[in-house]
Amino acid sequence: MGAKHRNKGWALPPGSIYLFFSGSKDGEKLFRQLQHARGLSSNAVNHIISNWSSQWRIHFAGLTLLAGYLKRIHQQPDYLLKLEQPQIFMANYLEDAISQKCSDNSVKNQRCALSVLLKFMGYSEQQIHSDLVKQLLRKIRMRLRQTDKEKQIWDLDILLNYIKQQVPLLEQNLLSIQQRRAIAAIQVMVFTVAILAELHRAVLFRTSKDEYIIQTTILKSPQRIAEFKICKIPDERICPLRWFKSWFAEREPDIPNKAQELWRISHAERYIQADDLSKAISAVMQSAGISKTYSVTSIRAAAITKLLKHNVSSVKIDRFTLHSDTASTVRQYYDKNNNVEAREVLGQTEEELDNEEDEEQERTLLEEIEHERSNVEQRMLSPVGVLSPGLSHLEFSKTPQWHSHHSIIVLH
DNA sequence: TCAGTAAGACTCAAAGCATC
DNA sequence: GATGCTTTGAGTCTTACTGA
Repeated sequence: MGAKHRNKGWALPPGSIYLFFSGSKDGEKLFRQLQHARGLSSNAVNHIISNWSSQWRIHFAGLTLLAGYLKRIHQQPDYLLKLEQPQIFMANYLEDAISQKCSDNSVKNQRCALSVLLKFMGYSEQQIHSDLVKQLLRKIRMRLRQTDKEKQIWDLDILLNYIKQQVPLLEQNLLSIQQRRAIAAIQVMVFTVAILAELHRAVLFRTSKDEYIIQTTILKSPQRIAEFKICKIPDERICPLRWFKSWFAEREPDIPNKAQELWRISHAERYIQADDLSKAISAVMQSAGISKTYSVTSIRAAAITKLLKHNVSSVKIDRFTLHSDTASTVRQYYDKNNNVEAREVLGQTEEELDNEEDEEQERTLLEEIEHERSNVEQRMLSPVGVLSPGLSHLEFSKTPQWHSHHSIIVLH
């Protein structure tokens, strides 16, 4: 909500509406004047409007069309104050929109905007959400419903591997601060599974050697404050904290620690929008070889898909992603690759499945052995042998005998 | 027939994207 | 940057199903 609009006043004595609509702000004027006519103060209306984050723009676009309709049927706005049968008005208005060849989305938005307006004017739920209007819009709703289709999600490792490849450039100072910021933003998205807009309006809450904590507001209901940790992880090449520090330490000091300033690099740099951050992240994704058709949002989907693939429980994912209902959200939107596996399983007989399972186990074991062989060889060459931290649970016989896999490794 | 529950539909808001 | 449109997400209500 711009200050320009907030400060216009629009003061009129309650109960009187004198208005001629002619501009793109007519929807906002209509909303303000109808609320004012009912006795609501300008300040109260301002507060109501400013408490919408972005939806007001869509509502007012819809109400602008409503203002045009009132003009066409030669009615003043106060006509809406005393509707005996609001559902009839809604149906006639929406029918007019349909016959004016408005798009399905436009009709849907107009209905939504009108419902909100009438609700704010005190009409009952029953009158606003009538079966009459529901029936009128049945086909439009059907057309707008998302097609139930399979959509593959890219493998998160593609992006992580690409970031690993950038480490030498980072170490040689060959990456610009903007590039480092974009990669850091990706890392934070991957490891916090936060929405870009939430990260964009975050503030730095607390820092320590091993973690930075950022705090943000979640505007999707239930609206709340959330903290995300940017932590160290074992693989330094893709450590979000390392990448975050790599650009954050170089940004100009004294940039205020307030919402929407976190990602700003300098005072000279113009205010960074969520869109700018989104474009920078998309550029990195494309450099990594991820198709342009995938949006920034897909990072979240890829991260959750990877968690599901590695059998992280739904409850854990639920907590991690701050979703309220994993069953209906994560399953529906993120677990998109499982269909392929499901088809493979359905298309195979028990015998083939058993064999495949054995082969898979064999393959994993062989990989582990091969990895350990190189470690042991390295240890034999070096006077101080060190087990890699991730495989410290493995115990080796003192004399390696590579012919028999199972005799070498004892799993605890 | 009824109560409990699961699944689906509807609504509204926020976020994201494309285009000018 | 403004605007129109689509996607994502959650709350609430309705419908379908199941077993007693």
